[in-house]
Amino acid sequence: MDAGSVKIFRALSDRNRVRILKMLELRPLCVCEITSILELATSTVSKHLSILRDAGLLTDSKDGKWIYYGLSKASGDPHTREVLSLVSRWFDGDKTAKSDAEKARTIDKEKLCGV
Amino acid sequence: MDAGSVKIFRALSDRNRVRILKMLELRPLCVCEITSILELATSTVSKHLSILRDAGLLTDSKDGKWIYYGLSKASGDPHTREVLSLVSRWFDGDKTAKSDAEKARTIDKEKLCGV
DNA sequence: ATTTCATTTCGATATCTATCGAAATATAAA
DNA sequence: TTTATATTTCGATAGATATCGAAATGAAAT
Repeated sequence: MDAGSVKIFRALSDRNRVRILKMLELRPLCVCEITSILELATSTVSKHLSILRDAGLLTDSKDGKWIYYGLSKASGDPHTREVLSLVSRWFDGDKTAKSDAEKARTIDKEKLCGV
Repeated sequence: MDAGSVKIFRALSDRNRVRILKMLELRPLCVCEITSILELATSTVSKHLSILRDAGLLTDSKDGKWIYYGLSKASGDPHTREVLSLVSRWFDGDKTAKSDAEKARTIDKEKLCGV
């Protein structure tokens, strides 16, 4: 049984991880932004991100002090692309997802990350 | 965040539950058949089935002494239909799934269930 | 009615997971 | 080279989960 595919379902089996995927549809976000939106401990968010990345759903890219996480949109893996599309559609219009996206749009990164 | 949709992912996050979904593509099976294929305790299989049913992926129908579980194919719920199709495709040709299906085909229900 | 057998529920257990705070790491600014 | 800050890793903990065997349930046959 393909462990990688089951791992994708496992990654999606937590509400907060789905929230992360949905908010990253807007744009890539750094850990501190995601943390401020989810209102969880930074270490907890970091763990969620590593699970999503390990499942192949996220990519990370360093930019100075920050690490930006983004959806593996351009991924060559069809399973990844299909499940990202599915999550996007299934949770389209979701109350929490909308509120998270609104927070992401209006984040004051200067204040938040002290840039 | 839609709890029902996350529950579907949760249900799919266990290898043995995916095996159950795949073997039910052949035909509905009773608990003792599924148990003999998975080689797990009956109580364990019963629990897996209840999780899949609770997620809306399975239906059960009584037939005398037996309870047959089948895929919620004709389900009106689009999420259910979509994810069942996805599982079918993603694990098509999977070694374990093929072996399970072969077992299901050749089960001697007379001997197994003492009919 | 009693027995038989398929299934579920219950109780126990070992493992896994989500979470936190603290410590470690890494990078940028002073 | 300190200092500050973003992120990860570590250690701990409470709660969830997969598993089993035993007991309970329910339906069919004797």
